[in-house]
Amino acid sequence: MGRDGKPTYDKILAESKALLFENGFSGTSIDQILQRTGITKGAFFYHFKTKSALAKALIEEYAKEDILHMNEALKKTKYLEGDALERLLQFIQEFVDMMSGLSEPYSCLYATYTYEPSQFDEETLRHISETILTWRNTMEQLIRDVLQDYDTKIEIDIQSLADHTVVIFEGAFVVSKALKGRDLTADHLKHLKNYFQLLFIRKTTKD
Amino acid sequence: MGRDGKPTYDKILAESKALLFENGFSGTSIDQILQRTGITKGAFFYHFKTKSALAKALIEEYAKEDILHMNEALKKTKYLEGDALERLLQFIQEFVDMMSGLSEPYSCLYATYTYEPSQFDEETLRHISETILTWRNTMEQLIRDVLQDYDTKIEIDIQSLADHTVVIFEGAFVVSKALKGRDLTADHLKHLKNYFQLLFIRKTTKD
DNA sequence: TTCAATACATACCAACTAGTCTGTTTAATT
DNA sequence: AATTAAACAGACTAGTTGGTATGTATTGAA
Repeated sequence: MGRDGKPTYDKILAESKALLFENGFSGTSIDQILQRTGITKGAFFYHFKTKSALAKALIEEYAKEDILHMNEALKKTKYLEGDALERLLQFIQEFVDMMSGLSEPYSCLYATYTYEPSQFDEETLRHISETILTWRNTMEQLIRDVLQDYDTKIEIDIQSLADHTVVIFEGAFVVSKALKGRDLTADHLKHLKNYFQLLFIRKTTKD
Repeated sequence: MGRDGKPTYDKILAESKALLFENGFSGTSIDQILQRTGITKGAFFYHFKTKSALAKALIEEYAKEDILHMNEALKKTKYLEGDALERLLQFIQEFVDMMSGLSEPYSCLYATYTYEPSQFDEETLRHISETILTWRNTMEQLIRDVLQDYDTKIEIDIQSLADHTVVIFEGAFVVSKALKGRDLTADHLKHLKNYFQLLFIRKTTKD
């Protein structure tokens, strides 16, 4: 009973996210969100108790989709399990493909929140760090699988190599946005792929 | 005549920068700056006509120091001009050393501004893109020098490889800050160094 | 020692902020 | 058709925002 609030809720999330990428969180007022969505204050505060609640809902949705994409790429490359390096390279390639041909620079909520951390409660920020750690764990596993059959030409720290993927994502987002051109993420993921390709060398089996 | 305003001016810049890294630009109020510096509104608006003027002064100082560091690293490695690859690797190593042993995550004003771009005028934002392009040009030159004597094992786009350094800087800043641990920049610059080391192979001279 | 420009102090203001309160509309249920 | 809870509308408020106006203190130069 009562009308369906889902479209309104979704609209708030979508337009808020877009506004956050232009103005940041503090720089985005609720009145701005109302203007952009065409809804009123009553509707907004019906769906979100506070502005912080919106921030939390936004990052939860964003992180969920992020991990979803990651798991999709894992699934799509599962058929390459036989050669762990080939799988790792194709895993990165999935994101190269995904980010290719983006006209606008892509913006990331993690960076948005991270660069004004005092505006968010601990739970909200922990959501970000935990998602990054999920990426770390996934990448670490992919790399460990490679290391079963491959050595590295240069001694490396596995954890920091695992983090390197997210580092390149985030860095490419910042630089693309700062240069206001097209999105450069795909290009830089290719460098990551190159690095993996060059770094590993098949173990010599002493038969 | 009149007392010396330099200490006040410098104090405003220093404390503002620290506040920006905690709260972002919109999230930092002038009253907060006054509290932190112990000065009054009159003093603040004597030195900066508007809040935007502060933003501009901050990014100008920041970019100036950034390019200064870059040029220092260039100078320090000039003695390696004979082997361009060795020089490139040592150039990166200079920043590995610089960022090593940082207890706190390092924050970058470029990312701070880039993730709330509507808060700044075009001139201020252009300052950032131009600084990044200066990095691009410098790196591109270093890489071109290498390519005189080396081939790449994998075909690469020089410009995007040139940008890759700033990408890794910015990405490492974001991830370090998001994870709230120690600064990870040095670790990720090492991966960049590894990549360069693996990518180039000395040209075979047909004598 | 007066002068004048620099450097600062403080009260004030209009606009905006997140959030509240009271009421109205909508639509499935009985 | 009446009921009821969900979904929304919009006026209102207390606090904060960037910025101003006006006055005062400091200091070297004349």
